[in-house]
Amino acid sequence: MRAALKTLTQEGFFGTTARAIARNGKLNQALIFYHFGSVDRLLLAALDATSRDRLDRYRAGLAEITRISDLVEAMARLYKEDVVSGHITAVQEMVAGGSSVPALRSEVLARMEPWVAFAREVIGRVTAGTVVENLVPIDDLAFSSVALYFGIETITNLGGDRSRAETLFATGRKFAPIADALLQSATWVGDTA
Amino acid sequence: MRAALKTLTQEGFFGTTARAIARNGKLNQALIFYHFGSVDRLLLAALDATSRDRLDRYRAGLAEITRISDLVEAMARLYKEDVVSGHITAVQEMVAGGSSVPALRSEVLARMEPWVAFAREVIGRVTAGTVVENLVPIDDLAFSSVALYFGIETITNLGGDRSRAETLFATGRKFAPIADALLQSATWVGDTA
Amino acid sequence: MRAALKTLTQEGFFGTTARAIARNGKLNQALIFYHFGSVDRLLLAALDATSRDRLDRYRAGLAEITRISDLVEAMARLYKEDVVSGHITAVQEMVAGGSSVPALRSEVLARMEPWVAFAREVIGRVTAGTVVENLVPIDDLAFSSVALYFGIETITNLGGDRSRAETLFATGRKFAPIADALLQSATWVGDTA
Amino acid sequence: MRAALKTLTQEGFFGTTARAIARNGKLNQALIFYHFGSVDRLLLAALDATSRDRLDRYRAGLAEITRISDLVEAMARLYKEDVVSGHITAVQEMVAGGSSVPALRSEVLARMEPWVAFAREVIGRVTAGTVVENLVPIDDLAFSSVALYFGIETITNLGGDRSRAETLFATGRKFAPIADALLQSATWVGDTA
DNA sequence: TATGAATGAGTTTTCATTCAT
DNA sequence: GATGAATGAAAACTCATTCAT
Repeated sequence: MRAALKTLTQEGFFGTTARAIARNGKLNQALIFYHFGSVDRLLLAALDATSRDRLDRYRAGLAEITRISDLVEAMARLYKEDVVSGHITAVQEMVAGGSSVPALRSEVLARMEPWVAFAREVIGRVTAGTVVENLVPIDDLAFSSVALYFGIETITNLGGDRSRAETLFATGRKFAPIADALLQSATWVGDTA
Repeated sequence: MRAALKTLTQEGFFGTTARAIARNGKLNQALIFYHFGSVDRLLLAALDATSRDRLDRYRAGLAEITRISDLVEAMARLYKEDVVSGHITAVQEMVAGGSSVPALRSEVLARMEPWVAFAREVIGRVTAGTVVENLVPIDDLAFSSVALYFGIETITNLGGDRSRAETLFATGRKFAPIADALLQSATWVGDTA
Repeated sequence: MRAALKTLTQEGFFGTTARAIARNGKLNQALIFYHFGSVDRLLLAALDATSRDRLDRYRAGLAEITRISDLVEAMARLYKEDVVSGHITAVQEMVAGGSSVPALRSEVLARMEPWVAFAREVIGRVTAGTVVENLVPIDDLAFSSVALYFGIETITNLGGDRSRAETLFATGRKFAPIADALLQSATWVGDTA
Repeated sequence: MRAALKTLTQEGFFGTTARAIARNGKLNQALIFYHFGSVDRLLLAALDATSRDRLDRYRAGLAEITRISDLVEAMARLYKEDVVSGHITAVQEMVAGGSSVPALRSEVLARMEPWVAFAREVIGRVTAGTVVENLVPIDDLAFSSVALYFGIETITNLGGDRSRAETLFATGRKFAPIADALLQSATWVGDTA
């Protein structure tokens, strides 16, 4: 599975063939089929494992957070981890690549749902007690957050240039205090709405 | 090119082989190579054409718009066109699929840039004269918009279920007037920040 | 198809792989799939062609025959043709080999039925006007003849020794006149039965 | 060996791989090689055992028989046993499948010879003291009987339809008394010929 | 322009068999 | 005796691409 993830980041979804994985992990092609039955199942297992793993980290990293400014800080830290570990590229390859193989779509989708649920939980916590909570459908926000995240990663991956993502975090850092202030001045929104 | 786009929506990027395209368009495989040199170049040409075509429509549809509520209406209309024409699935397949083939990445990225530029233009126009114009980096907004759009399409394509996207437009419609009001009351942000 | 039949006789059903056929016919492996879609379909097409071909020869060779002694002579001649052409080994390999691949069974069976029908026709002609005609179910005789033929070929193929089959023709030659006499003395059987 | 025979009947000769046998018998693949050295040797051992076993039953069942009508009855009973036990399908798969693997041919042939010898013995007993004994080569009859038996089984296996074989037994039952009468009226053949 | 046939390199997958434990 | 993991060779099949016509 480690070899599969590595190949995914190095060669792209398309280049992640049984042969390439075997070469990368210095193991026998047939082993993939012995243990996983097919390349697809290996890839899904790898996605499963890495996704679960990262979700745990995210859960831990965002456990206590209730303010947007803290959220941005923590996310930036976790995102850097994702980048360094290569996890993010592998996942992006699986999601984008998997979306172009009809047979993989539902499996990949199922592995994204925990992230949407997690986003819902965090957003719920951050907006708890503010007007946003009653006003904006949290489901939409959660879905959009995950979509935005993968959209950014896809474009980032296209250009091989991570600076865009970092600029966004910088902008996020700048506006987080404003957002926090807005969220807390609960009455103001009531006036306008 | 029409056959290529159709195959892209029907079989996914991975299933869009020379044979599949030829079958779909009832033409000879070799013609693809005669006219385009390679499958990849046909795919890029198709993306090019459809992308240019749609960009023209979007430009026309959003030409006069300066308010977010109008923007949401117009976008919903254009999005529906994209869905009906199948354009959107084909493009999503090309972007997601192409992002997993290293050799295609830069070409695909180049075809996305006009959209980011267009988003910048529209956002610039809508926020012109408001505080947002000076406060928020429009580049980031434009990039994020396009990323969000493709992210949503990717997840939509995974589930084969367009309802999420429609829910989002509904939510957008609900909040557009609030956003417009906020943008116009240029003074308050200064107060709060 | 010629290469397939040749490989079938030389290597056995099991050894008749795409590679072996290609080697034998000095052609590219992929051609098999280009023209026939799969090895199985090539094999069935070859069986089809050779079977149709031989059935024509048998039909011509046994067209006028009404006596068992003539039948034995003609059959011996046709059998020798089968042996020399290699047709018989190829067919035996297909029938025996095909019977051990569930997916091929019904296809192979369908290609044997014309032979049973043909046997029925010949036996009907030879026994026409004799007591046998009314007494023995011709279907059973026809089925048994074909079964016997393939059974003999299977065992012959096991030993690689054709002498058994030839001994049987010799014995057949010896008893054919007796059988003819019996068939014509229609009354005698009536006495005994 | 039991697992091997079961797999043979369920999956066909071609589908009887080490893995399939192991799965079927809920045992480890490697055990096949530990105990038998190779899949082929296991298959031959299984054929050996079941063949010996059935030959004993046939010997016992046909021990006292001297008349064709009794023979048909006894054979019908034994055949039904073969069918119920699955033995017959397994053996047919081995003979037909084995005949398409050059390396197995002689081994399979060797395991068929006891049956030819047994047929010779029974036919000899049944025709003892009649003209047939001196007139017809018993070897040919014995060989043909076994060949017919396997031929019928092969076609039966192709269609998955045992009714043909049963019809044949019914016909056999009908004609057995006539055959017995013919055999006993030893004089007539001389008269006619 | 268009076509049918060909090709070579590649793919996933399966197989019998081995090996260390 | 038994097991899980490993291996190399070979299977069927697909692909983009070329070529002669």
